[in-house]
Amino acid sequence: MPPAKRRRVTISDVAALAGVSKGAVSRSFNGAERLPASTVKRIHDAADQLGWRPNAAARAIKGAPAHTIGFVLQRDPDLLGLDPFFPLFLAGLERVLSQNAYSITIRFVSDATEEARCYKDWVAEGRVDAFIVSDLRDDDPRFAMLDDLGSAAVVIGEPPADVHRPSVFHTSDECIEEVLEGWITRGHTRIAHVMGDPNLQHARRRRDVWARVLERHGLSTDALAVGGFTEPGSAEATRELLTAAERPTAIFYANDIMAAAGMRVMSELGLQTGSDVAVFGFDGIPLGPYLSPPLATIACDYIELGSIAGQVLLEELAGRPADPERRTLPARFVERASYGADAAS
Amino acid sequence: MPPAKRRRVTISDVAALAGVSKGAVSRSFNGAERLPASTVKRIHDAADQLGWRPNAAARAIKGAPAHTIGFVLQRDPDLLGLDPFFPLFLAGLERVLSQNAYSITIRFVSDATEEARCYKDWVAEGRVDAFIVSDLRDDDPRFAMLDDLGSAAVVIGEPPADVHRPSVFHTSDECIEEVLEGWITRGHTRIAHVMGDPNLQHARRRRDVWARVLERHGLSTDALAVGGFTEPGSAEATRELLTAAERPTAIFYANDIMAAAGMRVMSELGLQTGSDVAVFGFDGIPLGPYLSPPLATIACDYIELGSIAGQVLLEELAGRPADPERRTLPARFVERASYGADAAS
DNA sequence: CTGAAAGCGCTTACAG
DNA sequence: CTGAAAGCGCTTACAG
Repeated sequence: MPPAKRRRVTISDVAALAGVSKGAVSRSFNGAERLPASTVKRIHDAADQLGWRPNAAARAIKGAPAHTIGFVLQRDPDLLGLDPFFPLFLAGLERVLSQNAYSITIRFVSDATEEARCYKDWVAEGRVDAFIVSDLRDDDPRFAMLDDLGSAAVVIGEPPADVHRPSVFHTSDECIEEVLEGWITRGHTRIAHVMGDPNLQHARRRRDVWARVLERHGLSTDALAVGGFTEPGSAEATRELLTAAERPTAIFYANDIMAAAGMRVMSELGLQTGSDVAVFGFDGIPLGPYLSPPLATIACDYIELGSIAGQVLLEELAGRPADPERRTLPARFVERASYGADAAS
Repeated sequence: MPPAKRRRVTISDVAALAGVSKGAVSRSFNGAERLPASTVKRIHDAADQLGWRPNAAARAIKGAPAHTIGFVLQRDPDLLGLDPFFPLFLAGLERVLSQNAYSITIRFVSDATEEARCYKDWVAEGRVDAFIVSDLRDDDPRFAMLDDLGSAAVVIGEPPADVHRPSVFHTSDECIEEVLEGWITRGHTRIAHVMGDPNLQHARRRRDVWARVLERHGLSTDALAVGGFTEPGSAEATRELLTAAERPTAIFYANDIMAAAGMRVMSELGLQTGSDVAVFGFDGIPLGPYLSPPLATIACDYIELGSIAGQVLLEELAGRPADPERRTLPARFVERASYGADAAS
């Protein structure tokens, strides 16, 4: 058992020890007013000696910001196990925010109702100053909700054109296009796509880019399967694609995890990834280079994404309008053996 | 830009609308006192109508709990990308806590100094009621710190014998022993171990179990390499082991990610995982069954671990001493092709 | 059963 | 430059 809680040290104790008023102590901790350096030092010494810091709750009650950012995720917990986005983004975000004395509070919810309640409660209770809005959906209800609540937020992903909220996202369309074109140049004519969760905006977007490139070259877009961002889903989708009458010779997977699961199916079917079936994924998981064969991928920098999101949020909370409103990061292609032989070879 | 913030709705507004005193509103939201059901309903209707909820800061200022749990992680952000523990544990923990109106606040720190400051600050500022202590280290300074702070906590991992704090952890010693014995039964005599970060308690523990089993059977424990829980580290360690004079025929990796990286090296060296070199890992990452060959592993249930940690914490905060003080979860072996042919075959 | 009042630990105009 | 005082939004003994 921990020792019993001692009496709380308050600003009065510090003021008494330093021989000044509570006001002076408060001011010395809030920097705005000018105090003689010697007084500030005396106060801070007293505070350190007593282990005192301004109580966060007492501070926030004056209407001051809670210095906390809310991050509500509507995700199947089981899908979190290998998703590189969440932990890396969080680490990048947290790093920037904590340097500015902001904390992050996280909630996992299971549906949109719970999600809405969480947003409302946190605002009403004054727990958070702003939200992280990620995993954009079709007709996403969160934008209207944020407007209703009058709450600040940064959007991770590309918001609809009529939404004017600061946002940060990777641009990958061109990169995906080039990589698919590369396959076409090398003679691939049946190029499949295993897509992610159709409810998510970025999953649909990757599919659209894929379809656009194929159509531009007069190729069929029949070979589309839904993997839903899960390993079993992708394995099934891959099996379906590879046992169909017209087997694709190349597959673009909406993420690396699905690509890895797909590659396993290929080896089960006696197909060589990279030669019989070319493959690339998306995300750039650290394990990619260690798969057999190493997995080509469109790599994103999720730590950087989180860190930019943090900066944008701090600017917004400081009252400076985000400029530009939409900030982008380039995804980049990492060519590895699974992409297939180079045109030169 | 979000619309300007409206005037805050306070308990007085709700009291006025419901035609009662502030005290009545407060009591109706804190359940303790008995109010006529009709009054409670009238108050709650008024609150809903105004979108009011008790302000968290104002509540906490009375010395009431912050209803927040602190989770401080000292980790290299880059290592978070594929670590299954963190996101799954967090999801399990959060689920239990949020059902009891607790939030989690997370901080990533880069060294022990920053860590210590974070613990002290959060307690002094009254931001958290308790901590999650994970990734136990040698002579871990956090136990003394928590005692000093008089703070509640739940330990994830097995604490030193003299530490009396509620804890939750997987027991895997027996499981690892049996699986290693299985290899010995099948005739393996050179069994290597690629260990994790030597500063972490569980990494050393896995190594010790491995060494104990080998010694018990009079086998050499020379084939030990340090992978540090990273893919490149493990690749290098594996290469070293497999190109040594006496090549091991089996390798136990301290986690699945390192095993996957090691398997890649095997294929580069022209060795067949499962026949030339048998392998198993630790964690049970979802991708395991999709590696080539599928990866045998000692699987842990990190969602469940988080959820039990949450329950233990809630009990502790409710003043009920944890019973038992140390709660365990069995890790279990998942046999897959990388483990090698079955004795029967 | 319920209201009026004091007080939680801070911050911040307002005097001096 | 600095102190005394009011007040933030709530909770909680204390009266009635």
